Order: sequence, then C-alpha cells, then structure tokens
Amino acid sequence: MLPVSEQLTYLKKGFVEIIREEDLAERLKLGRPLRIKAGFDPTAPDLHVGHTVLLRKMKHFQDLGHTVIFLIGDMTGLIGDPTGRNITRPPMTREQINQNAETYKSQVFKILDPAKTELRFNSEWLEPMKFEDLIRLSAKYTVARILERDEFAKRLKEGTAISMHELLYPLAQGYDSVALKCDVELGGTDQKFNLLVGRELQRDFGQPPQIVATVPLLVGTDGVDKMSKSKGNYIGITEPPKVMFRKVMGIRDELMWRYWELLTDLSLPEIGALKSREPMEVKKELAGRIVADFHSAADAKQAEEDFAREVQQGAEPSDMDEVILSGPNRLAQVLVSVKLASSRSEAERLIKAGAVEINGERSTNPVSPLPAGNNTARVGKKWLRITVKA
RNA sequence: GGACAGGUGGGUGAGUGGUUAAAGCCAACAGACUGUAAAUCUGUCACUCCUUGCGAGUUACGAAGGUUCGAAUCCUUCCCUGUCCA
Repeated sequence: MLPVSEQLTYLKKGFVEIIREEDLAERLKLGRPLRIKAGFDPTAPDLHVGHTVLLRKMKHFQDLGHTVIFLIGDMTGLIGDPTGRNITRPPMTREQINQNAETYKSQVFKILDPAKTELRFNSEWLEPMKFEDLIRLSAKYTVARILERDEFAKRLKEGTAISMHELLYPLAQGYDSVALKCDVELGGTDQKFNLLVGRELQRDFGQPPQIVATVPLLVGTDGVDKMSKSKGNYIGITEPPKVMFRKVMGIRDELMWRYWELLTDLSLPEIGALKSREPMEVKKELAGRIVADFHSAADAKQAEEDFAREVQQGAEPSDMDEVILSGPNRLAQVLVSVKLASSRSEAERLIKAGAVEINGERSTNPVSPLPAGNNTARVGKKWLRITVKA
C-alpha cells in the first residue's frame, strides 16, 4: 500500500467534503484495507453519468487496495429516500430486485473492479430484525435530530406530509454501516445527513465512526435540477453512442464546464485553457470523451460524424429503424401505429404544425394516404423508414 | 376525540352554478432563427371519429351518490392532507 499522505492526496480530489479528514488519515494509518460503502436504490438500476462521479471515487479507493461495498438498498427501497415528493411506492418483488441487481452489475463494472467489490443487500440484516430490535434502534436517535434533516425541515415548514416510515430511512441507512462495519461511506452531497447518522449509530454500537465523504451532484442536461432519470434530464451510461453524444451537445454552453470538471480527469487549469477555444469544438470533444468512456474511441468518432451529418446538416440518419405496414393508410393513423405519435390527436397536431416530412416533403394533410413502397418519415427529430405493402 | 382549512390538467395555481377541455406561469413538443445549444419569436399541449372543419362526440377538477335545464363550483357520505386543541 502507498504511504498515507500519497493515498490522501489521491483520494481527496473531487470530494466536496470529508468528515473528518484527520480521521481518514488515522484510519489509513492502520495499514489494512478499509471498508468503503456506497448505497444504491434498487428501483432505478439504470445508471447515468451523474452516478459515475461517485463510482469514480469508489474506484479510486479500489486502486489503493481498499474494499468497496456496493450496497443495494432493497429493504430501504421500500421506504424510498424521502428526497422526492412521491412517498408511496409499490413494493418490489424479489425477482425484480434481483434483476435490477444484475443490471447494476453489468453497468457498474464498467468502472469498478469486480474482484475488489463486495455486492450486498441490506435486507440481509434488516429483514431478520424484530419489532423489538426496531424499537431499540429507534431509541438511539431523537425526533428533533431527525427533523434537522433539510428535506424534513422543509416539508414540515411547507406543511406537506411526512410519514413515520420515512423517518426510519436515515436510521436504516445508518444501521447498514454498523452491520457492515464500514470505515468510510460515500454519497452525494444530498446524502450528507444520512451518512452522518451512520457515524452516530456506529458510536452507539461501540464502533469507530465512519468517515463520510461527499461528491458533488451533477446538474442534469436541463441545467436546472440534479441529474435524475425521473426528471428526464439524464445521460444513461448504457445509451447508444449517438444518443449520448447528442445529449451532451444539447446542454447549454456554460454547463459544459461543470461536466468537464466532474466527468473527465482533466485538472482545473487544463479545463480553464479550453475556455478560450470555440465552444462548439470544445463541447464536441467533451461529448466524444464521454462516449469513449462508456463505449469506445471508435464509437466516439462515429458518433461525432453522425452528429455533424444528421444534426448539423439535417440529413437523414444512417441507421433508421424500419417498419413494415400492410395496406395504405391515412397519415395521422400511420404515425400512431408506428409510435411516432402517442395518440391520433397528437398526430394531427404535429402534422398541422408542420413537423411531419414524408420523403423530404412537408406534409400538412392528416388524411393524405401514405404511398405504397418505401417511405422516409420524419417527425421533428425522429426519423423512421416506413414500408407500405401494396 | 373536538374545532377549522384544504384536495383542480406533468408541476405550480386561478376559477365558487352557464361560450370553462378549465386563465396565467413553468416544463414539454413543434416551427422560425442559429454555431450543437442557449436566448428570442410563433404555435401546440385530454381522447375518439369523420366529410380535416376554426367539424362532431366522449371523458376530466380526491371518490361515490344527490340537487339542478345546467356543477370543478351547491348538498350528503367516504378517503386523503395540514393547522390548532385534547
């Protein structure tokens, strides 16, 4: 293992906060592999690039020979982290959770080293708990302290409902650290409260409190909210190169500096140097790098070429999907049946708005039939080849 | 258990018997412009049907009933949320 000071320098980069840094140094001095935990929600197995900020840091710990625990919160998933408004959440079946875990694995190991990763579920220790255990656990924390959490305080002030079980979330997450005897827990800055609860509980259980380290949250492609699947402002790490490339290009120019910072390994001075260059070129380079990270350099190059041709020049895509229909049909109905529009009313709207092009010609009549044979349809940004069998 | 306030479309939030498929704003979608974007401007933003018309019909304002020619708007019951009191 590397000397403590070198490890510290390597690990510190990219964290918003480490509580407490001295403790981390102390812990590293023990000279044994530390147990590093990060928890993930079982309901959202599709990782996006925002998660990779955290995964990257997990990997750094692995690089230094520490043990990383990828914890799937299947039990806490029943509660749902009270970050969003949606409290009610249908309980998931064991099969769904296992399936999601598989999906996680295939994605996470694009970054993490499988050999150095422990995959755990918190139902392992939370499920066997009895009501008595729960009472004893809850007794270790006070309502006032739980309500300190920003999210709760806000909802309390606004007068929105907080259910009892939500108060249990931080407690359960904290207990995970006890059960796993964690040395360090990582999470986004929005997790700080939950992470700190772990420290308290560990102390109560006679363990040295874990070190808490937070990573910044990545802003989504809309430039407003943090990246999340439910907001639709995410770039998924399994998305095709072309889509990823396009999504990166779609962000506001100013936003890309944050992305450079959090999604590449460039240093701040290096990023600063980019600012004097043509923004579009710099953004293309960023998009290329991100694609290359999750696919390959060749994919990145291809994606860039596709982007130049299809988006910048508006040419038809090279890999259009193809649908075969039998019999001629009215345009509006065709658009619905090939899923270019979600309802017939919408199809008519799009057509009347001039969003529909058939074989390069704008079509504004919803009842005009689609000619037999091959047709190239474009609805807004979406393209499709439609073959009508006579 | 008692008193009170409230539940409206993806989100906010007007509307308190009649051109209200429901204002405004945000988001979203499309068009124009452009360097991909952003910004800006314009339009759209429940569904179905056809003779595609500024056409016809069907649903929709927590749920179910009721009053009325007519209800998001009034009444009843239920569900849910918050505040105060115990």
